[in-house]
Amino acid sequence: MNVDISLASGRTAGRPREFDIDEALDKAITVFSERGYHGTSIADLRDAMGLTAGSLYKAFKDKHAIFLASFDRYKQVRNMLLDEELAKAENGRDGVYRMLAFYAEGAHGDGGRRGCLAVGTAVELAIFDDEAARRVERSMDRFETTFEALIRRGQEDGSVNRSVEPNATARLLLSVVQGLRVLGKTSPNREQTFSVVDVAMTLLD
Amino acid sequence: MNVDISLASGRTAGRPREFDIDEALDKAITVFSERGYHGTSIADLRDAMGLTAGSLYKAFKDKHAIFLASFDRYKQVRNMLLDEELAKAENGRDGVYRMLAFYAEGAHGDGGRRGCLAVGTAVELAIFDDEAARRVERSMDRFETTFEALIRRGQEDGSVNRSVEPNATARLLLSVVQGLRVLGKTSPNREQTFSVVDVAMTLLD
DNA sequence: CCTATTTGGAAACGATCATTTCCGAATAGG
DNA sequence: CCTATTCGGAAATGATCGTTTCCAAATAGG
Repeated sequence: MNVDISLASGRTAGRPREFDIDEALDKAITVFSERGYHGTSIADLRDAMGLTAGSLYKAFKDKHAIFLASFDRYKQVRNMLLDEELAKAENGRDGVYRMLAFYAEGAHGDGGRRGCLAVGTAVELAIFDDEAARRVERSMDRFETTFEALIRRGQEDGSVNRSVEPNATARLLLSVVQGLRVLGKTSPNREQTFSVVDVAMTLLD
Repeated sequence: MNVDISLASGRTAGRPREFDIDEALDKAITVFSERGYHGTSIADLRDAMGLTAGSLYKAFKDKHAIFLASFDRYKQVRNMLLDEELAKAENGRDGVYRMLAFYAEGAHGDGGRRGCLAVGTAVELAIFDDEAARRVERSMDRFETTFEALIRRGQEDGSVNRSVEPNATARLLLSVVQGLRVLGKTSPNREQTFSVVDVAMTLLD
């Protein structure tokens, strides 16, 4: 029994995995977003990910672990895209708009119907699944903090009214964004979605 | 085979039902709100409703029918409570505030953790369940319309600024309310919830 | 009082669930 | 080249799912 942990080299002994974990998780994200955790069976995941159940259970401990890995992957990708978008912001107000528009873009059309994995997890799992709840909370906190920082930045660069209360307004914007995800499940109309963004922006005047 | 439909009298032949349907549905609403549709088993419903599976299937066609009946009951009760609250409104602006406060009250604390059945249904079932989706859409439309009517009324009685765009603002308020329900699953803090309401009200100035 | 009908309740149903087991194939290290 | 290890894949596992069946009990109408 050789308990030697192979450092440096990415590979250890044994037959190499024939699929890419992140690519597989991207498929899982779609399924979990559409059907939810309890609505998704291992057979659904197997089909969508193009794997056998056996391979799934060699890569992940159980269904719950697949879900958490999917959630983490989802957040990682979305946060990266958002950061890229925010890097383009000219000032605080523009940053708030870019952030609202980023989510509005995801909340309408087919993506809106598919839904947001974070919102789905909050609604379906937050009460009974502590690990899921912690992840959702961290995700929400991050958004709220980002909104608040952009508002403060805007107040310094003159693009946001000084009388705006940064924390409460950030939390309202967070609510709006989550709400758009809910509305996007049944009425994912593009211009209605963006009209909400426009009204929200008037809070910064 | 007597196909005589007993009119007038509420009762037909056979052993009478020993439980009240609405009381049973109120228990089912709690379970479905907490666990979602797919996360709720017939055994869960049987235990919560204090019935046997056999009795459930005599009162309802199947699990889906229990869910839809629960949803309808939920909306009926909530709408009644909201109407009572709105009847007290002194003017348009006050009506908007009462409506926002009504939902904020449900979105925090234990009720917030439990969740809103309409939001849960939108997120979990809207894509693949047409009957559920239709109900959610009707519910959302009703809220939006009510918000819009209150805004217009406020513009007539002078309590809401004329420059406010009624439809877009109503939709934003709807988004805020649904978003509060999502946030209430993980951070159901009372004052944070109501601070969002206060900020939203400034849109009417 | 008799018949038809519906309920309550327990037990049983097949289907599907998440998960494991088993075996041949493919790799790394010695 | 040999051994240990991991993978892919199919088949099997026990548990739980939603639903039905069956029988005694309780009502209405004739």
